[in-house]
Amino acid sequence: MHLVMADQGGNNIVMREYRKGNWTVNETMVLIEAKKMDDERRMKKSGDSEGRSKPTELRWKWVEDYCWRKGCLRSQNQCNDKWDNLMRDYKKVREYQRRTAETAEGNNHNNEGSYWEMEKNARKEKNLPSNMLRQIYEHLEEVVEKKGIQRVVAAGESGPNPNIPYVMDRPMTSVQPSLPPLLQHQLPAAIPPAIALPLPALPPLPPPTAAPAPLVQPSPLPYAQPLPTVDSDTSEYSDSPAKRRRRSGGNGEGTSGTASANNSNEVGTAISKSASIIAEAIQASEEREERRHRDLVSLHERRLKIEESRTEINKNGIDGLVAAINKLANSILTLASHNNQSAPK
DNA sequence: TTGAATTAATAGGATCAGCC
DNA sequence: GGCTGATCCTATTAATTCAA
Repeated sequence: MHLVMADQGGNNIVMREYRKGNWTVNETMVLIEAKKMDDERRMKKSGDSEGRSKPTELRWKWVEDYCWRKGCLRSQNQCNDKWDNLMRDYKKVREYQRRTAETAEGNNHNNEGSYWEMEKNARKEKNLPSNMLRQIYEHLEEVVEKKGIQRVVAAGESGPNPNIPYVMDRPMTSVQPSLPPLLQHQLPAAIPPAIALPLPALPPLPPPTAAPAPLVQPSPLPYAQPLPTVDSDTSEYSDSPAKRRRRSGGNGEGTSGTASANNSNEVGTAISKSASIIAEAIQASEEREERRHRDLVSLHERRLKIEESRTEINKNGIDGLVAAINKLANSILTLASHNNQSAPK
């Protein structure tokens, strides 16, 4: 699914072929999960003291990469747009549910049914999304409300720095870019293709006077870097801010380094080491994510089974009750007819 | 400190595809 | 052909980062 291409500098970049068409429920779930993970790691990092001093990350690129790892082959723009639309629908439904709940409290009875009990037409009349799945709504609720709580908590903990949700402490331009081609073979094979493949241009080396180059410092954060992929979407280039944002996917072009041979060797060695460390961290993170995902799935399955068995039990109970009532009725009838027959005339 | 550049979030509208 | 829902595109605003 990845098309490896060479840019003008002869460096490999990744051209992804994105899936088009309607989003499946599964893809939507993956996206929601990706956003959840994104929020979680952001909240985790927001606790670090490094705070705002580091460049922002391309969060939707991260989401895209996460989705790809989970088999949802969508671009960051698609993810972004889908999320926007999901949030629109979610907020409409949530607002409606809230209103109906308040009305119900005020009137002591609910004269408007919940969204889930409404017919499609009724939903349309109220300008609500016609087919928001409860499953998706609940997942969204989980993510959105949790995020809200986290923000409040984080703001309380972090004191003077209220800019919690969007603080990044992962340098975009340090670790991610630019392993020289020779290092491609040094990356463990277990790294997902989306991580192992892209090998963009070597950036210019920092001047000797610069602060210790983060280039050789392994990222302590065990998640994948945004990748220098190129959207297969073709209509993404204009000068509007929104378009500028859409352009952000690939960076590093035109930055092929021209450092001296000595420096290259040193940096190459350092990069090699850090690449190994990063690869291990990424792998460990992948495994943790995978385990967590499996746990979640099994939890869902168990919940479904419990629901099913409860339904079954209820059904059996009602059946039994009906049978008992029928028996009782028959007995009464029999008794009554006996009494009628044996009664003195 | 300030202003430019970038990114995220949001909303409105256009377009496309499926259905009747 | 019209309607509807889903997707995509564009504009706007606020937040953030960074260099002068």
